[in-house]
Amino acid sequence: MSGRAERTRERLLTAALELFAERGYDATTAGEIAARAGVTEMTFFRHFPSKASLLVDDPYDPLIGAAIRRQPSGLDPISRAARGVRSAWRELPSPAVAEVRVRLRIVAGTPTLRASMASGTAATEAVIAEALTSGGTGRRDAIIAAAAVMAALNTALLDWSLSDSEDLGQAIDAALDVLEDRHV
Amino acid sequence: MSGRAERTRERLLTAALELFAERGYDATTAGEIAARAGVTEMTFFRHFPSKASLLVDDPYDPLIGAAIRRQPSGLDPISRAARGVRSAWRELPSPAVAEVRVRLRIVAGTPTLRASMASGTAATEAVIAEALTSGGTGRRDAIIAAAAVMAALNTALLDWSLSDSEDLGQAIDAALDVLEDRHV
DNA sequence: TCTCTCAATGTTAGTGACTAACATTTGAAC
DNA sequence: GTTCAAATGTTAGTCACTAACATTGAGAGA
Repeated sequence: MSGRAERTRERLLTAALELFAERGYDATTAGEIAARAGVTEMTFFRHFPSKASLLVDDPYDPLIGAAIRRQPSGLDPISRAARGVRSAWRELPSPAVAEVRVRLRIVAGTPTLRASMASGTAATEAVIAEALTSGGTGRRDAIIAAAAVMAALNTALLDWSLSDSEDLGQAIDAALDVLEDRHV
Repeated sequence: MSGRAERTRERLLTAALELFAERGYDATTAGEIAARAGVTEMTFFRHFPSKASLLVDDPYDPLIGAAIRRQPSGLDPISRAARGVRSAWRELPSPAVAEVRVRLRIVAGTPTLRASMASGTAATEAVIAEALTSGGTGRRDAIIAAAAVMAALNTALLDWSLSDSEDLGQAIDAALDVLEDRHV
């Protein structure tokens, strides 16, 4: 359980964030990141499956799944998913929120990364859909509700990351209200 | 206005669809497509900005935008967008529907293409959001509603492309009902 | 302290999607 | 038939990512 790999991973990550801040994501090559971390390009790809994965990865899938399962089963799938997502994000400690913001700002400003983000949420969608079906929703409706809620959430997150005044909870609530509270 | 370029484009497209059917999308290179079309790889990229663009492109954005603008402005954004999308797809002639199905089947079975599809809908989302704001919806809510509706639509389209029994209108209606008619 | 061993890294070589700069051909108007 | 521009070819490159094999390093036991 040597911490060597872990330290290398850390160095790669900070080197990448530095370089992204200096020249931007697209103008930074995987080789340059590796070089700054004192390592080979190969080693980079052994720690990260792709360049995009440095910025887009959701470590919070289990949180969201559990939170959705906690919602009353009488609700429609959109509401269950939306409320679960709301409560899951509220549990996040603020340093984690700050870190998410740093990454999302880069993502928001890089079209290629926005694409990666959309595709990277497939796993989260599956988790949401699974949580919904375990609550009695049909599989088809569950998948659709999951996709819609994730799309709304991602849009809200990107928007929030760029506007520095607002807090995260508000942004998520506003986005999911568009799906949930639709009268007028 | 020579039709030469147009013919080359056609040849590239049919060559690509043949090769995708034979060996699959990932196992087909841009060079092979070009070769079968009797052309250079360079020429391929002059006609298509990417390999994925052979399959994922929405020529129906204007249709959708217009259909949304036609919806009564008293409705909430989700309903306006959803009903617009419903009516736009109904206008599509059946040969076009059949062609869409062929392409979507390939997309559905290729993870990399599913990702491209998600990102390729950014333009359509913008069109929907624009149509919504022109109907009085705030820009932020419009973007979120557009993202949610497109996510639901894409999910429905991919699912439909694989299930050969159902017709397209039903699939879209079922998907958008999850967003619109949420009581139980 | 020495060795042994396996994980972590390095090396080399390649594929494939794109891009840029410049040369060549083709088609159609005149 | 000449001309001019669009369409294509040529060449050369970048960069993300992968595979196969060699090498190093750090910790466990003798």
